[in-house]
Amino acid sequence: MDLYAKGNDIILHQPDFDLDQTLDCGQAFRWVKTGGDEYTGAFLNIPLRISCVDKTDGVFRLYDVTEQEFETVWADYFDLNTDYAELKRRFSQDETLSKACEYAWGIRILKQDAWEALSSFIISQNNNIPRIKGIIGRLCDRFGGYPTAEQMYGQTAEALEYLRSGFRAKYIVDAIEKIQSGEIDLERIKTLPTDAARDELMKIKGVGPKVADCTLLFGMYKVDAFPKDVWVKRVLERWYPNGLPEEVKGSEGIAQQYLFHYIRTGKGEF
DNA sequence: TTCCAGGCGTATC
DNA sequence: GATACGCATGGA
Repeated sequence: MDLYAKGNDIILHQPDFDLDQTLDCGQAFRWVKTGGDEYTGAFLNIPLRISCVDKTDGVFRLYDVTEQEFETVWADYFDLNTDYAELKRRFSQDETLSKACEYAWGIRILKQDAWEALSSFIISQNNNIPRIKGIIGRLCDRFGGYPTAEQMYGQTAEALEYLRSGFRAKYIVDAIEKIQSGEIDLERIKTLPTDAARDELMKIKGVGPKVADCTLLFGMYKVDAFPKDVWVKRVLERWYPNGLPEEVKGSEGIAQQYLFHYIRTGKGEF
């Protein structure tokens, strides 16, 4: 990763990064495409506009970002200190993963806020990506940005009807209440080993293995968590009936992203 | 109209 | 522990 400041912007060189593949692949739901190869979104309440200015070499422009903000916020959020080229080399020892990594070459894991990941993936269950974005968009409109659990204290399922999130509203409320009471402490859960952290998250109503693993992977950077949604289950049935290959050990979640994108949008190979 | 979507709670065996 | 079913909503 190399970068330099240009005016008020940061210019970043990162070949293993594609905006469409990373920001519109179903791991985060509030990045909006605002130009040909430009997205606008936020981490917590810190906004960002980012565009790809050279697709061939992988050059990006982050608008109105200081070097300090880049180092303390965006380098971490976009997981820029992880060597994805090395990960892809490792995964590509496996034939199917090799194709998935070639197809979805520009995916990176976004290190999101734990509460946003938890609540977003509660909303995601038995739902489709356009509608998930709609529900989260209405939530952010109401609060002027993604609300913290604290900001949502006191919300009832009835009060959340404007979201049109259906049966999931009561699950969001249960998560808020357990955080409010201290029964669930996301900062503490982050420090636990993956299995223990998953058990804690699953104490929340509406949080099963899949939602818990998405929270662990995208909201707590537990890259050994491997969320199994309907698409990934198809991948496992089709290519890995006897389990995942040795090459992904310890980084199952990152491998999962390549496979998820490959099966969900690749279609042709399936 | 029916089917499906980054699943899970509940009932039942 | 496994399996069947209902669940809100809206796009295809």
